[in-house]
Amino acid sequence: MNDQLLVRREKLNELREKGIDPYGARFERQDLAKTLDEKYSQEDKDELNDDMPKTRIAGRMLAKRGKGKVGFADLYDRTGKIQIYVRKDIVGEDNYQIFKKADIGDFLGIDGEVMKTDTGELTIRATHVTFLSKALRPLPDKYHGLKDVEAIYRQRYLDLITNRESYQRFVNRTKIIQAIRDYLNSQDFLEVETPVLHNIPGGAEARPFITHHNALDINLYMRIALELPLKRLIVGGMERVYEIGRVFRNEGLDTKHNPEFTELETYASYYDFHDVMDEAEGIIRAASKVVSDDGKITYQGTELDLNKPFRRIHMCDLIKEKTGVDFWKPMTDEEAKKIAEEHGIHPEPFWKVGHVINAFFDEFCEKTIVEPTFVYGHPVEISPLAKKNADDPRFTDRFEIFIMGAEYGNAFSELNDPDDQRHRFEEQMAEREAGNDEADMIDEDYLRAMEYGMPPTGGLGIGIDRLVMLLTDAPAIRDVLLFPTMRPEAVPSIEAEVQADMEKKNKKD
RNA sequence: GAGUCGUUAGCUCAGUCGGUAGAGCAUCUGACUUUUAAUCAGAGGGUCGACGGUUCAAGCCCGUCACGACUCACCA
Repeated sequence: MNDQLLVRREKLNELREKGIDPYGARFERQDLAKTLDEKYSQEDKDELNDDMPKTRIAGRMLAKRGKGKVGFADLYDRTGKIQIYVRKDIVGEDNYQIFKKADIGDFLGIDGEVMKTDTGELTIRATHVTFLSKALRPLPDKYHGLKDVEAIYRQRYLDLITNRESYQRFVNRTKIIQAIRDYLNSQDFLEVETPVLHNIPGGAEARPFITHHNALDINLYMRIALELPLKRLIVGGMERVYEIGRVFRNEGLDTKHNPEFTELETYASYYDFHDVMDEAEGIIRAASKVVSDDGKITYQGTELDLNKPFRRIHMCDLIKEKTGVDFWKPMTDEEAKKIAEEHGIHPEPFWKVGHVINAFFDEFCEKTIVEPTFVYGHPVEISPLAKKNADDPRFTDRFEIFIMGAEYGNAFSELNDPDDQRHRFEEQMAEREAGNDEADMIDEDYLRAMEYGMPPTGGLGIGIDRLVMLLTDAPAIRDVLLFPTMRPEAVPSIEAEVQADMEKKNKKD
């Protein structure tokens, strides 16, 4: 234990000796930083200092400027900073010692009077200081904040205390999700909750996490998408449903991927994918209002206008624009793979024309998109749950949303023909056997639901974390996740605990 | 999975040619009744990520490992 921890423990004991509980109790506040600002910031200094209205505030002390028989400190509550001014001649000798001995990081409650200092700063002049909670560990540097990225992720509370921009980003994350809810609710969508534990993982191409249920003695999959349960609800007549929930994909992690992330999926009966484009623009615009009045935002130095109508372009047209290759022309799988080879793309054995088109888009188009764009018309081979285009069955009525080279959403006119759906699942199983372990499995229960009749439906999925990144100008997905997935920290006591727990479980089994 | 970089006081960071560890903030003591990265004077504080090697001597050179960041690969 270092000197600072020792000193703080000594102070803790001193408080107890004086009969003060270092871990306090209920404290009723009259004001927050924000309400003080709203009420008094415009008031004239002299008038305010004649009135000195009473208030009662509380917060964590993050800065302290002592000055003999008087001191200033900054307390922070959830709405911001409040400066306090403590005078020995007002609060008395004993009470002044409480303030004097308080460390940065301690929680204090202040009864006081609202005033302005010579520099015009709104300040609470204390009439009494109530000690509310002791911090035994010193906080990071008040000026530089916490910089160690590992500590920022592992000890997010320290990041939240010392880096106010980060704090505000998480507040905005919540507000963005609320704005999306409000928008969808206003369009008469019904928010629902569906199971996280699935018998068959479906609705996306991804490797799932597997878990085990003891009482039923079955393995279950953590969901990789929300899609199939929600579409069962469309069969059930709910017409407009959405879910905002965590999905889990067992894959690598980087600046844009975390193994668990938050997805929004919406389904609306009688919509087609054009309607869903309008809906998606509406959702993104509603979300952007949290951070921008006019829809203009800056992401990593690039200005974007989310209020402008998004560009809408067919995947084949975009590939033609970027590479000159025309995939509208009918061709065999072998011809397509040959073109791929000529462009430095190595096709997998199970690939068909559609996979090659998708690979061309990934390789030559995706990163070039800057302005918000709907890319539509994905090949049927890579879109097992989307309706075929009525005029050209090689492609589907599907689109994805791209902004600055990254994907933000995926949507389509839902496939509602059970026989076609069965056929698509079978194709997926064939792909699985040919080596694609992310291809869909046949979900008989879902097919049965569809056979009862599903209305034409437009569905949409949006990655909420990425949208929050975009709107809050965060470079990495970890910056918008309070607790991103990380390897366990090497702490001997934790390791021993986990091992003991595992051994106990193994004995039981 | 591969490559590059990082890990030094509670925090933010220096550390030269290999010669036995430094600053600012924080902490402690003293001064100070409108400060705001308060100021001034003094003091204490280190398993240099871990382990091993080379050397008379390692924070520094070499190797292994742990954790993290970035790039690539994988992946929507």
